[in-house]
Amino acid sequence: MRNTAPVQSRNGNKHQQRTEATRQALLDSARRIFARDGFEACRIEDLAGATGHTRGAFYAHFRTKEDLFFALLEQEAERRVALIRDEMAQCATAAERVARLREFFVSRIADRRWAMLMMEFKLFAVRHPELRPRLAATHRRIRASLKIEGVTESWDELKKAALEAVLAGFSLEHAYDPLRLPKREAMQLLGALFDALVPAR
Amino acid sequence: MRNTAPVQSRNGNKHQQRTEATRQALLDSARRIFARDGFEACRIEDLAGATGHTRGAFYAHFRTKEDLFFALLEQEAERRVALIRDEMAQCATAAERVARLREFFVSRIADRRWAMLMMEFKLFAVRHPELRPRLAATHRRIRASLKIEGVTESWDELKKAALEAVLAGFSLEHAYDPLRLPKREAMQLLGALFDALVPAR
Amino acid sequence: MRNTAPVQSRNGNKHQQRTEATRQALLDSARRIFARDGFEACRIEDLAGATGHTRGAFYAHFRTKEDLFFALLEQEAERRVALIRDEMAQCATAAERVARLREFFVSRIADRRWAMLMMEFKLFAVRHPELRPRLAATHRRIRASLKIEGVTESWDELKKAALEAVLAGFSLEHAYDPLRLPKREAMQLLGALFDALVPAR
Amino acid sequence: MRNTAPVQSRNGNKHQQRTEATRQALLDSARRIFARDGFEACRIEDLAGATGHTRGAFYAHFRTKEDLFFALLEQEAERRVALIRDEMAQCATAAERVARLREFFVSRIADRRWAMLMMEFKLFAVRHPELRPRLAATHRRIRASLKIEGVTESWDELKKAALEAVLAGFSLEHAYDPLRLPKREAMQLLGALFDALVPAR
DNA sequence: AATGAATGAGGTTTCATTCAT
DNA sequence: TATGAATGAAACCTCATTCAT
Repeated sequence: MRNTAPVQSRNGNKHQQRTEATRQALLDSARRIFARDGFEACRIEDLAGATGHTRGAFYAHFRTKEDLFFALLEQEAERRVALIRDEMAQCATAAERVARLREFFVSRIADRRWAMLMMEFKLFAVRHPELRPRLAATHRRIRASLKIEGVTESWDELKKAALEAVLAGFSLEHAYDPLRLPKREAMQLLGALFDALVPAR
Repeated sequence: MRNTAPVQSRNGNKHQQRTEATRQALLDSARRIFARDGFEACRIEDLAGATGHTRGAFYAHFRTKEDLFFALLEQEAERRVALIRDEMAQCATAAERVARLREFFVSRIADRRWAMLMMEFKLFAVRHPELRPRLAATHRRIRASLKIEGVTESWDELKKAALEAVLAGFSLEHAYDPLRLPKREAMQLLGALFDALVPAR
Repeated sequence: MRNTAPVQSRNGNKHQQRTEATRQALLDSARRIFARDGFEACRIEDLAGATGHTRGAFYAHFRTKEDLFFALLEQEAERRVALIRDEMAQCATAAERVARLREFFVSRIADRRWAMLMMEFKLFAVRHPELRPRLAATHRRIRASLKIEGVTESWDELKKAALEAVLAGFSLEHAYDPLRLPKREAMQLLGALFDALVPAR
Repeated sequence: MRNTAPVQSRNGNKHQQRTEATRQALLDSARRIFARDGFEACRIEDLAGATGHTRGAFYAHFRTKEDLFFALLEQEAERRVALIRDEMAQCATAAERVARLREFFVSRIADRRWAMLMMEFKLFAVRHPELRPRLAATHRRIRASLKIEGVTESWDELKKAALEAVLAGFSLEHAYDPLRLPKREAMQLLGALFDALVPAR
């Protein structure tokens, strides 16, 4: 009897694992290369090459560069949401949670590369309308997955949008001219703007 | 008396006029095309074609697409600075001037195309370090050319940088998902952030 | 016994064979097209097109037109050296070898296309100094690979250079005005000059 | 007194002189620039620019780059023929004249730039058949203009062709690899070949 | 699943030449 | 005669993507 266990795809578990490893390797490289070179500037060959594979491997896992970006975006978002959730779990009160959130928000300036990548892709999406629904949906899903008790209930989408926008703008300005907008000062200002947008009830 | 006649500076007036007209036509097209298609996406042929000329005409006036962008940036900036200066001239008090400035700032969201173009070019400059000094210098020159009595003396570069950053972030967010961040709401929020950054003494 | 089978070196034999076939086809076309149209005049598209491929195929095998030229030069030189060596092997005495060599030298006028190609590339190299070391090295290697017992030991580089120069000059003159310098007469004169340069001890 | 001289074309002598000066300036520049950069590589703008004019001036005097080349060739040939004729005039005997001619021939290696330019243009003519008759005719005219008593009567076209060919070949070889074929050695060999081709009766 | 050769669509740039002035 | 803007034809090179293996 051929057994009832899930039919292992012909090559057995090992193969599957290796496949999954390749996919993950591509995602990991993508995070690095995208952030370093930009989404449009980097070539698929670069992404694949950074994993020790060739273009073919890429096409075995993703249909286009955009597809890879979306996969990366989801994974990265999950990671961040989990991170925040952990932080939140350690807070006793809502006020404490807001404070932590502010801290998190302000510290994101350190991650300007990622912020710039997001901006680039949003710009890209603006120019490629066929991508916009998909990107918007992904973002919506991400935002929906983060609910913070005693805090986010009272936030409307607007507030979140504004916070994102401010962070993005600061990231770019800081990356573009770090002497004019140094990190320390950027963080102070980000804090002030957070306070302006999220009134400490 | 030998001349009220225009000094026929070497190549004849007609020639000069035509030259200047073509150059200006290229700049005008560039404003439109850059804003519509983006800086990188648009081809030199598009820019030239929109003026009824061919690529060669472009190369007769500008060395690269970047050069054209810089020329456009300076011209556009001058125009805006002049605009603001006019507005300011009509104000009696410093307080009035701040109010007008706030209005101007908030209303800029309508010009999201231009803001996005600037973002794209800043991103581009971040990836092409050889352009950064030039872009930074141009921006510095522009900022220096706008001084408002009783207002900007007390502003540091930081404040200006923050205002620019906020505006850019909002412009992108609004362009990318106008349903999430509609114009009216964006303007309200921009006003609030302006107030947070520019305390009404 | 585990294998007399060909070691399937990584990409499979079929792949390798096809690759090598394409490369060789490009070299074969190059010989023809270069000779017919000249090195600078011919376009990469022509070279590729003559093999039934597109430009991309060319770029998959060679980085530049110069690269292809060098590859062709080496291959062609090998071929000729082998030819001469064969001839020499059939000779009993050194005197006989010199006679055969003279014959070979004189008969090269028939191959004026190739001689002209070499001249063109040398001219090209004179104008593009970065190529000269490479071309010189290739030539040196080629010359070193041809040693004829009882003959070339006593030839210095000078003698070889002079013979090459004379042949090149005649080839061009003959190609340029075959009525003024017909083949038959060119061969006679080449013979005379060979004798002047290579004294029959 | 207005004089009896030919009717001056409308703009008077001054204008004519300036026109002629421009034409000559273009020829002078061409000699230099052609020799330095090569015939095909140099741009018409370079030729004109070296005289302080623009392209238009070039087109006012020559129809194409080839035209300019032919004009230069004739002028240069005349100059050389005159030079030789002067030399010959100072010789008492035919033997002396041959000796001087030999000297002249050998010394031409110093002028490799010009020889290379000639080669390039001959190659160019081989690839552009429409130019060949014209170039051949020009050369024929030049050769016909040089007759040396007691010497050239016995030379057939063949001999002249051979001498030219040898000189060209040596010039290229010397320019291309001056270490392999240094000037001194080239001159010795050229002398030997001259002797082989021009038997001292 | 992965390779890598080949395609083909772009885009950039350079110049001889024309033409209005 | 001379200017120089504008044309338009090449040619080059780069990559996303496909496809046979």
